[in-house]
Amino acid sequence: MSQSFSDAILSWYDQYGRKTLPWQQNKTPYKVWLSEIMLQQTQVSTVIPYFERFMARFPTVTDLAHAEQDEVLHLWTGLGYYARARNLHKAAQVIANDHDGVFPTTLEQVMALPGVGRSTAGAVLSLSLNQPHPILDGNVKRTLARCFAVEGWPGKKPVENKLWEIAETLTPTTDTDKYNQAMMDMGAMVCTRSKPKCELCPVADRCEARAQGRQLDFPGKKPKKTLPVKQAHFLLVQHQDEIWLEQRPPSGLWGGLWCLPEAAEHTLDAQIADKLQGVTPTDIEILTAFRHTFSHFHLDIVPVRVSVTERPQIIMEANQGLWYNLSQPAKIGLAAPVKKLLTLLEHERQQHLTGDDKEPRL
DNA sequence: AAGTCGGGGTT
DNA sequence: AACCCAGACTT
Repeated sequence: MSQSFSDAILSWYDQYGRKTLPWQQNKTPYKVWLSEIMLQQTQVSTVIPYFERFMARFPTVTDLAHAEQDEVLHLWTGLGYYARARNLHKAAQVIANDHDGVFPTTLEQVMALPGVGRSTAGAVLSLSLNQPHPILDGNVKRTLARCFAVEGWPGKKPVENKLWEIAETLTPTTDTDKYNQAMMDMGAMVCTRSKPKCELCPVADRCEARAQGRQLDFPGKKPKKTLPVKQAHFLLVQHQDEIWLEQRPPSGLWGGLWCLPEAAEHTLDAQIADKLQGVTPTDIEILTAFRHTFSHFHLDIVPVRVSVTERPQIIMEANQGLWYNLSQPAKIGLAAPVKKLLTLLEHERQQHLTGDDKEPRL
């Protein structure tokens, strides 16, 4: 009698699976949900410090529901895909309002939460409550695509459907929590994207890709296209220790985050004039340009520093604006390149305070 | 079905 | 520099 797929995976998990990650301690649906959202398209090592900060600040889903969106985005700054943070906050409020502050426990209810799809819902309910739902994240997709030689890119619907079908068939109705965690661990530790460790794999003997010597052919690759390059000038309007920031619209790129005023090259002069409102700048300085890359384009950023000795009364049409104090930073969400530039200015300010324009002191 | 949405780690 | 990561949502 040969061992089943799930039995092989489960006994591997007993020996080698991960059991000490922060969200695996005293598991609750809330903790697992928070970790799953953070882990979407994001590696474990990156998530850990963010998870710890979130749990410290928002110990319960109700705490999260009552927070300001600005603070949620502040704690998310640097993680990317900010719709995740906005949806997280919205979902917490749905749970507080519609579920009496208790995390829902059916697949339908969990999938109805903003930002939660089938895989994340299955992961939350299986990992935290041992409900028998399959999952299909990047790790599972890769592992199954290889083991069953599923051709094609999983971004294609037919390929994804086939993988879901395999996942449903293999997922056991008992020990689903361990099995699902094991499959993710397998993808992360054994069936890795490059250099898979087949000699350590509990199902290597039945892996079709390995039998064919084609491990690296699965899963099929996403059709590549060269990313377009865009350029933008970022305006650093500086009055003493203050920098002018504007909030992005609630949806879309950097939605809800605070950003520097942007201008295309041919609108730069007009944009500067618009922000200064008649105030004469004491200096206009082009700083070193740098590239910021998104999933779908490159952005070449040219920072332009405009120094003023009096605060212009900047007029805003749709969105909000504020003067960001470098010495007393507000708890708001900043786009990564903006955070980078503000940090740069803050370091420069610190140097001036300690007197770098005078003789070095001993 | 295809496009949008980030930032960072790995190779 | 290319590639990908515990995907979901909009169009």
